[in-house]
Amino acid sequence: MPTGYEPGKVEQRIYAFWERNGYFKTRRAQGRKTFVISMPPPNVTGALHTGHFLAATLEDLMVRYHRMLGEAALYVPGEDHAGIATQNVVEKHIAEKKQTRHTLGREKFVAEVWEWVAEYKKRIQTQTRRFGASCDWDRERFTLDDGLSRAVREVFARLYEEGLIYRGERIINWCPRCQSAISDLEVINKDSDGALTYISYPIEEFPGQTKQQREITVATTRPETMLGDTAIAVHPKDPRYTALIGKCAILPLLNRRIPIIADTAVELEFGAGAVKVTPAHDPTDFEIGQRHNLEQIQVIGFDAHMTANAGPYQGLDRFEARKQILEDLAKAGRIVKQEEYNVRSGHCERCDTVIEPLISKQWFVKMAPLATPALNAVKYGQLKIVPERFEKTYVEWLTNIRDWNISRQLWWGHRIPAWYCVNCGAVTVSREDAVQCSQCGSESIEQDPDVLDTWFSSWLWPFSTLGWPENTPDLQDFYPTAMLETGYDIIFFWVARMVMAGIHFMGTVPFHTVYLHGLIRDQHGRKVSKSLKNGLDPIDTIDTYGSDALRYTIVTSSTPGNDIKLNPDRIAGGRNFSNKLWNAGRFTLIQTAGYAGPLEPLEKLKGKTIADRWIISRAQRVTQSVTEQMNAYQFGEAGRQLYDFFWGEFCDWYLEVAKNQMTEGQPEAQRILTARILRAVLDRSLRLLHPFMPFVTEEIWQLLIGADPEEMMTRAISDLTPPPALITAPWPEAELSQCDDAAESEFDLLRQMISRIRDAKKQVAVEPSRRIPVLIAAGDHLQAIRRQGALIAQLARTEDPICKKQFAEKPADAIALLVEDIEIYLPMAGLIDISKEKERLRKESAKTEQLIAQVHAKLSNEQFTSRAKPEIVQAEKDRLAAAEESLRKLQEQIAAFK
RNA sequence: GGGCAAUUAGCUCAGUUGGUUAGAGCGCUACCUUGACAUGGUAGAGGUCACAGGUUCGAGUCCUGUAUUGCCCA
Repeated sequence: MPTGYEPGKVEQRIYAFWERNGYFKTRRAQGRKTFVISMPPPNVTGALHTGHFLAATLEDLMVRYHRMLGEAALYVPGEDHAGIATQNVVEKHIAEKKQTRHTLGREKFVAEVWEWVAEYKKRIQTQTRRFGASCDWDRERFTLDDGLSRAVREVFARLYEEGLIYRGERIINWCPRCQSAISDLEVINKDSDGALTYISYPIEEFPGQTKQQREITVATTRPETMLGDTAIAVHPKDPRYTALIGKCAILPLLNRRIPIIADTAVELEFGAGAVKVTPAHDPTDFEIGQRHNLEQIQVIGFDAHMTANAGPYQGLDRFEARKQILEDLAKAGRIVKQEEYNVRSGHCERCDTVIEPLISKQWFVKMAPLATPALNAVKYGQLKIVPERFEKTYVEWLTNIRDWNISRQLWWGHRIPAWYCVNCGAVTVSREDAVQCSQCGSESIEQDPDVLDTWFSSWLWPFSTLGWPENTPDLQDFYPTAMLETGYDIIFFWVARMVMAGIHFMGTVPFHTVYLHGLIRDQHGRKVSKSLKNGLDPIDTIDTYGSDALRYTIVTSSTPGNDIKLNPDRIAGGRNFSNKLWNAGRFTLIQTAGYAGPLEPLEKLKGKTIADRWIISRAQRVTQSVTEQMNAYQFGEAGRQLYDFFWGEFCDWYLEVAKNQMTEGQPEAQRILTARILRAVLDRSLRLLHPFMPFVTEEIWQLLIGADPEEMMTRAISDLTPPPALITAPWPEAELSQCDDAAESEFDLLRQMISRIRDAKKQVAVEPSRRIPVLIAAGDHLQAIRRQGALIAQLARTEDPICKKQFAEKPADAIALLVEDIEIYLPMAGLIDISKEKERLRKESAKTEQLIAQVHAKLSNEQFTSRAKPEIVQAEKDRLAAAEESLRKLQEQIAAFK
């Protein structure tokens, strides 16, 4: 065994061992409890990043935990075709070859994308394996494979039949670069510095017109849209404009007559209180237009250039047109003023292009009927969100839900299963490819060229991956799934929609719990982005530190729902922990080589020495506590407790004690028992740590049960009896009868004594290895301490201590230490500075006096003694007594110097 | 404008239902070739828990407000 842990030589071999022996495969439930997680499918746009690693780590941790609990644990992997995103990257890719999707044509372009997909799927699979994700690769799915495509068609057809999918002309978000509609969620709103321009429109003359009524001023941040104005709106209660309602203004530049209307959507405070209305280019104006039956004049085209309706501005880019129009307005003297203004504009999530709201015929899902049951699921507890605060976000969004635009003018994705009849114009929606019009039977029909939003397949993921719409055994056994683990940033995109789909199509929520993790940030708290190049590549990091190190770091750096600042120093800490595990394993194997019997459960062992009893007790308590934390999704806390136990207790203390207990000359029975305890506690620790650090724990465990790592890979595979492995070893149950309060407090005392002696030696600069005499006035602890003499001598590097109940006379020229009520004297004539030593004791007694005063004050407060819980009051009384005893002893020690 | 979070040691963060003297890792200081581990060991220094009120016998923890930062929605 090498002295340092080498993850690079272990991890991939262990993963292959698991995979070839089928530990990830889950058999039919057969009455067993199931635990299913469908992996949020990564986009096939590129390589996985640390965020994927975080997700996979948490998911895998839960799956491994439940697998060890004996449940039928299933982790379903897969990838998402990511319509718009993938189309974009492939378009960029072919642009290097001076191609566009139009020069290639639809068929060739799609073939090109499939090639890309094949490559990136492979990469994602390899990376996911490096992450250690124990997913069942036989059940891997892709959102665009045949089965899932059937699911998409079924859902489209069903919703259409139910009247929940409709096609309509609405104002939608149009990305002029992607040349596609996108949903509200895919629009990123950004603020930027801009201008608010006040433009005066002349008013048509009418009898009794006052001077002020010859023109009306509107304010806009988008002057170019004025060409499409078909009204001016004022608030009905605005006294400034009451007389103008019903009259007409003349649109400058184009000289079109437009009515002045009253609508409550107008904000009185905004601008001059009157707004121009452009129904074809603004969602609010669109609605005003609907209410008032206004004409819709499209002046900006789908290419973001001005249309023929823009008259002299036709053909200009929308931003060029803005400049030109401002100039022309200024020339015409129609600009009243310009103010600096914070302009909010929508940008395409994928390419950052400024979105143009445009009227277009698209397919929509009516969401309100689907949202209500999804709201109820949270309200009545069928769905739990961890952390709970996100329930509010979820409820908020579903309550104000708007219809979902699902059609995309792309080539990559699920083609919309709707056919239009050339003859009669009827729409045929069909699960199978239609051959004739459902209305008139004509065979001249054309399929809608558009595809569906990617999320229209993702929202079916928990059941489509299990075979739906077929009623497969998997679907029966594993739906609903147990848990959805994902980032809080896709609650709307994905989580809420999956809940709606699950309830609507399957009749039950798709998972009973949603666990939301935070986002990975760099060490300065910045969002990880490609342009900043501040993201850690997970594979590079795994190569440097090991997958276990990164997993452990990520799990213990986070609390649910909070962002994680990841810095390499901390990952190095995780690496060190792997190495610690390895070396403790190494020590145990070497030390116990002569005693290696079969692995024994900890509860079969009865400790003899105080250290034995202590470590067994601690192991049971940690088991109990970690299990509780796991069940409460407090994985970070569970991981930290295991670290503290393993490193701070098992390694720092029990291993050191074990060295003593196993030295030559010690009774054989003790040596055997120590070996058995070492192995059993190591086994216990490995089991508890396995979900956190699967590779290193499996490797050590295999060595512990005597497997040969080289042979693991060459051994013949038997489906019936896979070799024993930690991955399927039972999760330990805490045996609380082995908890031993007396042993714990006694060993704690011992630890404190040893630390204090080490400290004292250091204070007076005695070489650590020099054995000095030590006298212990142990009082009531005499028997116990006497038995531990050798241990104190070994661990604190002293001579064998002389223990008495108390000393008639205080030892002279000695450093006096106090550990609870035990006095320790280190005679070091000539080495100690008496005045310094007295000073130290005085400081200590002053501190103790302060403590006494505090506790005393508390206890003399009648309010406290009467209202606080009795055990709290008793604890305070005990503290006071102990402190008073300490003070007395400290004063004696000071007196001894005189 | 509405909502959510964060603010604890030099840095990065824990601190679950209120209850000993607030913890860890990294960094820092000093010492150590101690037969598992220098990716280590031993010991140590370092915090008026953002601020101001309040509830309580008792507040890092609960309530109200303020400040700063970040995110989400409109």
